[in-house]
Amino acid sequence: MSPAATALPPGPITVDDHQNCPATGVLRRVGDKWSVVILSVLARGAHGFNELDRTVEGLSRRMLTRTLRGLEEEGLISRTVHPSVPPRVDYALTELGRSFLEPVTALGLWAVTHRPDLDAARTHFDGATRGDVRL
Amino acid sequence: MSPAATALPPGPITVDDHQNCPATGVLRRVGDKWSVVILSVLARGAHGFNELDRTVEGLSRRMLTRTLRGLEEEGLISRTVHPSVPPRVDYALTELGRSFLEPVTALGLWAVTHRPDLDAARTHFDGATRGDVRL
DNA sequence: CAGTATCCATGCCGATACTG
DNA sequence: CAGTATCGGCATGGATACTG
Repeated sequence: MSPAATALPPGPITVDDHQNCPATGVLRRVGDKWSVVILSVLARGAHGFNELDRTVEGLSRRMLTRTLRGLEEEGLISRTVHPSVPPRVDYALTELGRSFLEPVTALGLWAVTHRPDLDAARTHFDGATRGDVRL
Repeated sequence: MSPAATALPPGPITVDDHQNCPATGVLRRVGDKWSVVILSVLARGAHGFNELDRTVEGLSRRMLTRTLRGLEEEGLISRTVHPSVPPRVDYALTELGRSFLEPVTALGLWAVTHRPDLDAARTHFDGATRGDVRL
């Protein structure tokens, strides 16, 4: 897809367009189940692995590892190993991660603000499809 | 998850927290493969079904239908049937859809702006893991 | 034109068990 | 403490064929 939704070029949107667009990857990361949650927790301060695991209920160690790797790969969080006994690894937001949280938070605020509209729309849709109207 | 990432309450984040949070659903919609693309196309004006299908390369009719239904259900787009021959159905952004595009566009702009950082991070990560350093 | 129906490959994600 | 390995269920999404 094109970078800025409001500034789309004319003509067809090719597969390459949104495969190459940096926004596509970012959007998908935002859409995955745990990234934003983990980022939000880390916004309150650095945390260890099991600490994160316990803080976020329902998050398995497997997905925690995978998500942390992904976020680290994109430079949104840092991973610091303290070679002690017991071993300690700290995860923290990077500067990039903090800046990323701004537009994400804006999106979250939009959702909260427009919750009534979203609910109303769903209710109306259900009402319309219940009788197979689809007009 | 909590509405505003920067205003998380203390204590563990329960499953209910992000199952009930309106942001979770919105985030997942943003993350799916075609929603934002379709929304972006519709930002340029109303379009018919096959028109959309042809405009967005790689998009199958099946996914187009599913995505349009989802967006309609959330009130982001409208669906208008013109009972003519041949039949014509117009999809267009609603007011809610237009307002939704603002934070999404902000996210897209963030991605474009920080592309160099994202690329640099990935390169650095690859370099670090290539030799199994993980320090 | 505007869909629906069916099948199938892939990937996300959780549960569980094991390791340094 | 901080992971990895393996398995399996379920959802996402593509290909193809058919319908009003």
